[in-house]
Amino acid sequence: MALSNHGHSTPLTQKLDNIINLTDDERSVLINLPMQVQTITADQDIVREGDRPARSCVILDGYAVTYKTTGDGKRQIHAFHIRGDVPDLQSLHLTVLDNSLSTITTCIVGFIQHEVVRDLCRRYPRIGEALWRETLIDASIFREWMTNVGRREAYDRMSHLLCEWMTRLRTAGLVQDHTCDMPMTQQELADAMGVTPVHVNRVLQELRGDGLIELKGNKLTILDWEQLKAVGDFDPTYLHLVREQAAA
Amino acid sequence: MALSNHGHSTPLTQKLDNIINLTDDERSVLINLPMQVQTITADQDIVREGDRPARSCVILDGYAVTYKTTGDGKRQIHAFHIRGDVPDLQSLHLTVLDNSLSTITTCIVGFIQHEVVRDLCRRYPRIGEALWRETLIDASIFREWMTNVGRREAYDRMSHLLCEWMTRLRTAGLVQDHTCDMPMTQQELADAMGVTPVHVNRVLQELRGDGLIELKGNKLTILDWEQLKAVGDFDPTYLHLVREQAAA
DNA sequence: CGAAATCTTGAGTATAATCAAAAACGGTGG
DNA sequence: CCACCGTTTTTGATTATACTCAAGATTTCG
Repeated sequence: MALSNHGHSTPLTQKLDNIINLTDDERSVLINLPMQVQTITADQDIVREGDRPARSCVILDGYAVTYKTTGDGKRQIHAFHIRGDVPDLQSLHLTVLDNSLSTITTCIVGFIQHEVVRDLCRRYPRIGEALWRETLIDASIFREWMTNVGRREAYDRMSHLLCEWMTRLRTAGLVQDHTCDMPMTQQELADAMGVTPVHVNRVLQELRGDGLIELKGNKLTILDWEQLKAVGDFDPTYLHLVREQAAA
Repeated sequence: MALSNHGHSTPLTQKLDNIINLTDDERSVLINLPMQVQTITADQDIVREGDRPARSCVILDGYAVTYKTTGDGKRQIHAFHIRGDVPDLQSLHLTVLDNSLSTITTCIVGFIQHEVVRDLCRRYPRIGEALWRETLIDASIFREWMTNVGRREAYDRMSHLLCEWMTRLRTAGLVQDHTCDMPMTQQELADAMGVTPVHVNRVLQELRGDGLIELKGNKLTILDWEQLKAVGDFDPTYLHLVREQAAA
């Protein structure tokens, strides 16, 4: 009774709670996890390809991307990260980072030592499994993105990306009236889709013209979800949402 | 002394041994893992998108692919699998499969119940970590493929794919004199690269014409590794090979 | 208010797709 | 061993999606 943490939560407990319904004990441990919190301004690398970090980070607030740069300077974004994500959890078991992680807005980031995470996994196997599961979902999303980039043309590809974005934000409770944040620039969208920013612009114009979306400032509104979903060939199975999360 | 398994090995122990240097005890458990072995002819699905399998499989011999099909029937291959791979290990923690797994040659496949794997991870945490690590490497390769498909033109993209293929086969001891198996058809290469088979053919012609590769029957020979590596912008870091494996 | 970044538009070009058909290959059975 | 059939590879001609280059409009932010 003494240490009940009902009502307390962090972006991380929220996320894991969705998966495994944390016990009070587990929740308590997670909330009290030793963590170095830091605010990082927009467009700053948090870790870089080639680093050998001894800690992973949780995005507590803001938006971030993981990406890779090719020899001739082109950039591929692999994922957009939101509150609750642990974008470099992989470094727990892979010594060298093979991608970079960068903020796209001001972020509040929590760093946790790998030793602490390893200890957590040992003492609380359910949390360990949930974390493994998280990395497997990341991999699943990579497969879907690969499919999107390799096998859908730009208009459909963008529709798919927007459906996924809205779905993930909804899961995190960040959607109101079919409207959510859209912090990425057209250059960043281009780097995620494997096209040029000019082409992103044209595709967005078209989506607007067709009455599927509204996009101004940093706010996205989906006007015709069913149509956008159909065009983007979007099936959220690959996000492996649990239960009620899956509901639109 | 009684149960020493020195010298005994399976594709799976070989792979894990590369990562964590198995103890006799661990090796013995892995060799005696209850496993249902089955031979499957070429071009057969082993598991399909949407399945909820209660077991994972190890490729004991032959070559396989994981892939996804879009709404309008296009196919994206996410990975080519070789002896020792566990292509659907993810299903251990994700109930619904979000991709399919198919043979491309006759394969010998071993099926292991998830319950057995979970028990293994609990009793032998080092093996558990090694398996998690394997799935993280898969994810790393997905990121690289996404980059390859999204940000490199077909000629470079094919070079990269061939470099990776040769490197992975070398790690598994399947390369002799810069020559290895190349079991995939041009259609399959196309589905992996996100282009048409016609274009794959033209790119291969060009690579042959430039003296970089030889490709006939189902055998690939790399004639100019340095050049192919340069063209493909290939850096094997993302494969996370250990020690001497990394050597060409 | 002004500079920098981002977004938008246009014109010309290139990489890769599509369509179609022929050649080569690989396995099978007579 | 060779003929045959289906698959795979190859080649050609045309088209389309997306890129490049460039400049102008708009937004953002100090």
